[in-house]
Amino acid sequence: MQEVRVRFAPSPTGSLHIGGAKLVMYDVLFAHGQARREGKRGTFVLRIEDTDQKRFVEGTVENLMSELRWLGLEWDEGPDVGGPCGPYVQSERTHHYKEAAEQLIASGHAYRCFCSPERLKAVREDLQKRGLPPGYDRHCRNLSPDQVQAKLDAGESHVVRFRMPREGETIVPDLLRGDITYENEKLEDLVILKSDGFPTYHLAVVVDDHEMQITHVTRGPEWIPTAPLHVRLYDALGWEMPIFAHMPLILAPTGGKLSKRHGGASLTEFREGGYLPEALLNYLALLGWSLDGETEIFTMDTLLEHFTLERVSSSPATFDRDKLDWMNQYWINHLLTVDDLATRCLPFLIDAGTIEDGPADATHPRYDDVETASALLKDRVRLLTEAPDLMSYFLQDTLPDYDAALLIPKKADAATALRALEAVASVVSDVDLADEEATEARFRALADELGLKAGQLFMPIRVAATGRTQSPGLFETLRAIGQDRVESRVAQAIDKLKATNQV
RNA sequence: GCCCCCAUAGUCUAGCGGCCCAGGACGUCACCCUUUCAAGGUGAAGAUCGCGGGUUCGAAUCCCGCUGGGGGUACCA
Repeated sequence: MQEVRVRFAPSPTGSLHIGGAKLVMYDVLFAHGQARREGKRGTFVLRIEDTDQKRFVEGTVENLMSELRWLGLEWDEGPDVGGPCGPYVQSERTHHYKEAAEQLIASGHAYRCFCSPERLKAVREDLQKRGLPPGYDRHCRNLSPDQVQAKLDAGESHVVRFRMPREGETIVPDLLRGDITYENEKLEDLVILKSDGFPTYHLAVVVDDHEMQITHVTRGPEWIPTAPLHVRLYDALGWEMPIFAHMPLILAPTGGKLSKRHGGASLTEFREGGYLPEALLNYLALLGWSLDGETEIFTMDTLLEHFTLERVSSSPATFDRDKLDWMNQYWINHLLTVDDLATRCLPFLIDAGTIEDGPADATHPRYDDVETASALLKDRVRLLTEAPDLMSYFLQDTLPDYDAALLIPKKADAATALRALEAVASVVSDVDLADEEATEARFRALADELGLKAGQLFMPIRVAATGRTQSPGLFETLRAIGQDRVESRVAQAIDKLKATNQV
């Protein structure tokens, strides 16, 4: 049985899109999961397709690799880790493509085209005007060897085009969709080698996939229309064709491709937006694949166990932020340990200035406090970016200013709130807030003494202690804030109420 | 325009000829729990399986057409 080899081949033109991240994950799952279960040793290759110098963006390769590692997706061969089929950067492999192009010219499968970009544009416009499909008119297809030599001698710049058969059909077998049939007559003589000596995607991908012994070509569906050229190229070069699997596209909620306009599509934005790599992976896995339609929660481990290419859907999926958010919260609340959550909140807390700068790990001087807050808030943090706000009253000594009206409980007035808080102030120093049960018993009794419902007493205390009407359970919250800060915050609340002149 | 892909609730999906007048999840709504908000629990609404023809004793499932959505149509990937 043949070894499974797949590859992800991005062009370094910008930040990695989540569609790309999903492709990488499926590659890793297929190579390391399904392949292994089938008794093969799968390899995942990372290759950089930088054949278009004009679109190259500095730093994107490094960014891409660091974002993939953030997700926990590793490659077996690639530009940084090397491997037996290197180099893994196409701009360093140009001689391979030139050789292949020369071979194709020699065998009559390709020809040199001397048409200028201006002429091509004019041809396209003319065809379009006449209501015909725009394209190349095969002007140089039948140049005689003498004509070609003459132009070459004259130093005319040229490209190399593939000589597509004019009749018959080309079949592209796709693992997810079956055979896709094209009439050769409708196919163009596409450029495979540009005038600058660089190959186009079509030649480069076929040459590299062959030389890197790729067994399964996984890629986005935008490549389906040019796949027949790739099939023809394999045939003309006399190489065995890999298995094609064109993955489904991720659509924006508004339809069309997902982009930055739709609230962040790059991996960087998700990382900075407070998403866990585990949750993102879990969500992405389900966007186009399912185990049984029932199971929703997957770790990379269980995915490796169950993922198969055969169960990948061929229809596109719409990206749903709400479900991703739910997934993220679920992971925080149910799969992460308190310790883990605290560690992951640290960078966000430091960044927001909620706690002082320091190492983003358990050695940070405030780590214990963050852990305490994490324990109480883990069931209500959706995104890690919410941590600074949600944890502020636990981690900071002073409360930001809040509206005194919040201190007044439902169906009560300012006088009642003041009376309640003054009563609390008089007993709180005798209550051990570290003992939640005793605290609760004492305050419930206090409510009775004051003729208030428990909630009518608890709300003013909550607001006094936290500056807001929503918090975890009151007594665990008081315990975590601590005796001193609670006492001073109650005193401040009393002053605040008095200052309203309503009492 | 031409070529290609796709088509089950708002969204992700299960279903691969009878078990389905369609199951799960997100979202929505209600109730329970309750000191608030969450979390959790229970339940509800929501899909004539895009439409129309076939094939079959029987179709969400197979075939054809249409419609809709998407992709491609570059010396970009």
